[in-house]
Amino acid sequence: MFGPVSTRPAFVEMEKATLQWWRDRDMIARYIRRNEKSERRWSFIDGPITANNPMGVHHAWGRSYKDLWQRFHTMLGERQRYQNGFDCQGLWIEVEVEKEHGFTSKKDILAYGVAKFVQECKDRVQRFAGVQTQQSIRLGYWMDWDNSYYTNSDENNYTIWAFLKTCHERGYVYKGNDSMPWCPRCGTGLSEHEIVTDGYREITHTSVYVKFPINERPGEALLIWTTTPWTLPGNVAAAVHPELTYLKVRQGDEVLYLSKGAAASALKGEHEVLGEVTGDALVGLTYRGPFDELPAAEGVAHRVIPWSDVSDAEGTGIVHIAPGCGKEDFHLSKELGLGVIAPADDEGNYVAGFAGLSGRFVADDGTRDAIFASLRDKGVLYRTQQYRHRYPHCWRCGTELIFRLVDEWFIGMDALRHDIAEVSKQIRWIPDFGLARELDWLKNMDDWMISKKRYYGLALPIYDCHECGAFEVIGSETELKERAVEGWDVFDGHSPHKPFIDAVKIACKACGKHVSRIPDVGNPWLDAGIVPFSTLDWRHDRAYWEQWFPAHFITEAFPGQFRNWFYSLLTMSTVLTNAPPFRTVLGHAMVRDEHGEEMHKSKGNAIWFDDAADSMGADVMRWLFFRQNPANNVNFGYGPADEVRRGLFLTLWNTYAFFVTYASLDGWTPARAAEGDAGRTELDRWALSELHTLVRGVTDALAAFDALAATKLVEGFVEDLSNWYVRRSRRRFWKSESDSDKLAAYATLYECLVTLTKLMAPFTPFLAEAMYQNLVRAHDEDAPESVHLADWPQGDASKIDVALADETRLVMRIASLGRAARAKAQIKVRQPVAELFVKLPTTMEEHALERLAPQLLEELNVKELRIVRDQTDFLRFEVKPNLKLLGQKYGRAVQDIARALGAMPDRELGELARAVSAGREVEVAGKRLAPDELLINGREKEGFASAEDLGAVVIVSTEMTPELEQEGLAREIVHRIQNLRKDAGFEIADRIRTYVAGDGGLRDALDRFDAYVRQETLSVDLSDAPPPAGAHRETASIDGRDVTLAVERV
RNA sequence: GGGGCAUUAGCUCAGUUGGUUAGAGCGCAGUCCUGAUAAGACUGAGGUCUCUGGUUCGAGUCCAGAAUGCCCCA
Repeated sequence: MFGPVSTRPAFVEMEKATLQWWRDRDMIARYIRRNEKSERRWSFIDGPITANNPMGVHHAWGRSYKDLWQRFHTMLGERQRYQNGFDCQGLWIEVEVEKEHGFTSKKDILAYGVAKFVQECKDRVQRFAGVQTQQSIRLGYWMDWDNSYYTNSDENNYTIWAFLKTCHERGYVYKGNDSMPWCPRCGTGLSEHEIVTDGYREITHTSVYVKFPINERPGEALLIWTTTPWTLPGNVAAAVHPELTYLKVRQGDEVLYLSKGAAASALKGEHEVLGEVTGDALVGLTYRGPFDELPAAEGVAHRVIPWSDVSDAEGTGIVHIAPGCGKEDFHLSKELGLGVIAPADDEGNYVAGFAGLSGRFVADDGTRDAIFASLRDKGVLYRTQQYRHRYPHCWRCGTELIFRLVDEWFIGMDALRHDIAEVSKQIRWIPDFGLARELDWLKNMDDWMISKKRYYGLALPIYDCHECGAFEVIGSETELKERAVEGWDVFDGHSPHKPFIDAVKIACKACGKHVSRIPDVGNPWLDAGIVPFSTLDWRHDRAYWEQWFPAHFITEAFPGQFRNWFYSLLTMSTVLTNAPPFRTVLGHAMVRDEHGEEMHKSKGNAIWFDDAADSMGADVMRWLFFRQNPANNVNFGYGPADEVRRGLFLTLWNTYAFFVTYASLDGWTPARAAEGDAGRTELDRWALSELHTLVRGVTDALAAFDALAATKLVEGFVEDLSNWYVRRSRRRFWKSESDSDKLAAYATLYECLVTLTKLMAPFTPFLAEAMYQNLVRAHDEDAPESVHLADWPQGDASKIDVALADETRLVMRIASLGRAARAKAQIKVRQPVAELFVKLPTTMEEHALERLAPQLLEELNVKELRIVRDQTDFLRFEVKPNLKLLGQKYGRAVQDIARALGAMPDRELGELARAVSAGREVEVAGKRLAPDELLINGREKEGFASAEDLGAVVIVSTEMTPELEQEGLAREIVHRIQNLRKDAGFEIADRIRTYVAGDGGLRDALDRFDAYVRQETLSVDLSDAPPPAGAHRETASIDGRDVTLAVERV
């Protein structure tokens, strides 16, 4: 027997019970071992999740995909590794630990102790890895949770060492000196990727117009403009566009130069234009710098230089150049041999040599005011202006970035650019614009800055000899041990992290001096990019690695990843193997709130994973993600979740509950399923055909990594199963005799439901398990104990009948039109009507409809179906040109044909239509037209109710006979009694005694349909006597009749 | 500054190679159906398919330009 199924399911409670049930049976471990002997492998590599905070709903989207395809391939019998990964090193973790302690700068960390600080970073990662593991399990994500990889592991770090050594052997690694974006709070440079990803914010700065007095022309000055006044002490040059037109302007007693295009916005007050010059006429002039009095500016010659990137869209068309404070500025200084002044230290304070500014933070208001005051004193301040613009910020702590001159370590990408692009082209990118984006990035990327001046992260194995300038890259822990000349005993036994790793010194191969490791840590994308090697034991067991490399599949949120994880994967794999590290990548967009707005804690529209799991449930959440086009942002929220719950989950659940209710009443069990074959009806064959079509469709969709297509197919099938198969089959289940027809219905619906549990298992693991346990496992000791240990269903082509599917679709469409026609005529479905007239565009469809007529008649409560061709009794005709054919043939003349048809009287149209139907050529507007060049439609005349769609017309007769009216009344009474039974709380199988009394011919109707009413309502007796006390009763008005109804259990 | 994508109902989105009456879900109003269904069916209101020009017998669809938004790269 089946367990009872509530019609008001509490899905979240059921999920929690299922989690416990799985835990009690150690089901995840059994799932992971399911295919361990399989020859076929499917390799998935998990992109590590940052183990720095609890996971959010945006992580749940990707993790749902990861689970979906791993489960699918598990059910296909393929061996997998199920390894989850945690991203465990990097600045973001340091920032959180700093916050916990209230640290504001690197000095605080040094004071606290690097060893303790690094340990706390490790501890934090461990803590949140645990939290995320529990959350993932709640999501129904089945991984080998005891075997997750951590990017801070020794193996991961040493594998990166091996990679870096290879890079060095090929000459890619170099020390660069550049003006870099720098976070003064974090005390580290940021790579280009980090700024572009998330770094720009709109803010207002006080910009300043400054005069640079020209040495060669007393009384004349260049006018420049900058949004970063702190860089003025670093000025060495002023750049003009050689072809731009500049104005010479008199204002008061001075003469200023600025570009013609900028004059209107830059100049304030009365002025007189003295003349125009082109930029190249200014090149070579020298000027007095704004802070020449400072020791740092001593000996610097300021001159006007040409630069083609100068524009006059903003500012003055003359650009202040400070090579120590800007990227392009620095490149210009190299190109033109300009001096370099580097004003800021690693905390963003002016270094020595800047007089009163030294020691002050460059970017605060007081410093800015001091600079303005100094400019004013020297008479070179023109004016200041509030200026709103996008300015880079530190993506981790939000501090405004500055540019400063630093030494960093790089991997040169020019030698790799082409190879990585070739490798990228061997990969399937979903959505397909992914490849274009990656290639675009590869084309434009700069060298990869791999160093960070921080504490917790990969220890870059670079040993840079200050004595002779040679540097080496160490490729493994054993190599380091061999090369160590001091400090190994301090390091021995520790992970390769600061500070212990830094105790080890090696002897410089070139000069023999003892050399320390550079103090920098590594870019964290090195940590994630090495995973296809480090987690597959590439260093120690090449055979094992070859079995799992490359991955068949990876999936991640794509914003950012083209220059982050995808990029580091591709780069590292190209260097080490010159082959793709994965074959297919599925990228998905972002999670928004249900109105499409970005989720923000401050906006109050953020949804926490734990809350979502507790209110909508993990299955609903997963389905929301799966039914989304991954290329678009998903609108996520409780509203959409409820749509899914009602539209899919409840519909399926109620179908399941219906089945279990009647199967239990009849004592039907799956043991009798085989007896169903004999009595299968068209409807059964249709349901099975649709089911096997569904199996094939879902299988194909998943194989193509298209979750959206799969969900749409499932939703469509569940809808049809509930609203057509079960609706049409209900009487077969509730009739009293257990004949072959009923057995066929049970067997069919059972097969549909069981197959659905398996098809849906990878999508909705909880719901599928609950149904599977009751439908399958409760009856079959030999069946797999969990649906997640079951095999994926096979679509059986012999069960698929495309013609039957099309025909049934036609009946559904005609039924829908019939209901619409009834609604127009205001005749409810309970009231039988005598005739239904249907006109169809093709004879093939006529035959199909005739064959399936019983279904249609019952559905629409009609006595007789009449297929009509000659519709003149009911219809007038509409004849239209088939534009697709005629347009190509006659061009402009189709308009004449259309006009002629529009003007034709009804009678002629009728004749024309008959001729066309008979397959004869006709003549319209002087053109001979073949039958298929005209389209015939019918529309109703007075006195009939009709509806039409795509050339099909459905008409109901509205004329009533007394007998039809009596039958309608009887059905109305049945309906009322059913409701009364329900209100009274009777069981479905309870027999009752029924009392009905009323006027207006009620007695006659009940006499005629006595047997029908009793059978439908399980009434042993239908009496017009007054009901006894204790019977459930109701008085009602039915079409103006007063009626008293009562029921009591026998 | 360069490149890409988008703009369709109150909201979120579909819309096949150009073709006759532009759809769905949600929301709203009404009617109906219900012995599994807090579900469902039907009807209705709601559209200058962002704008301007072009190609074409015919443009939501193709082309050019503009506006707005988003993304990528400088």
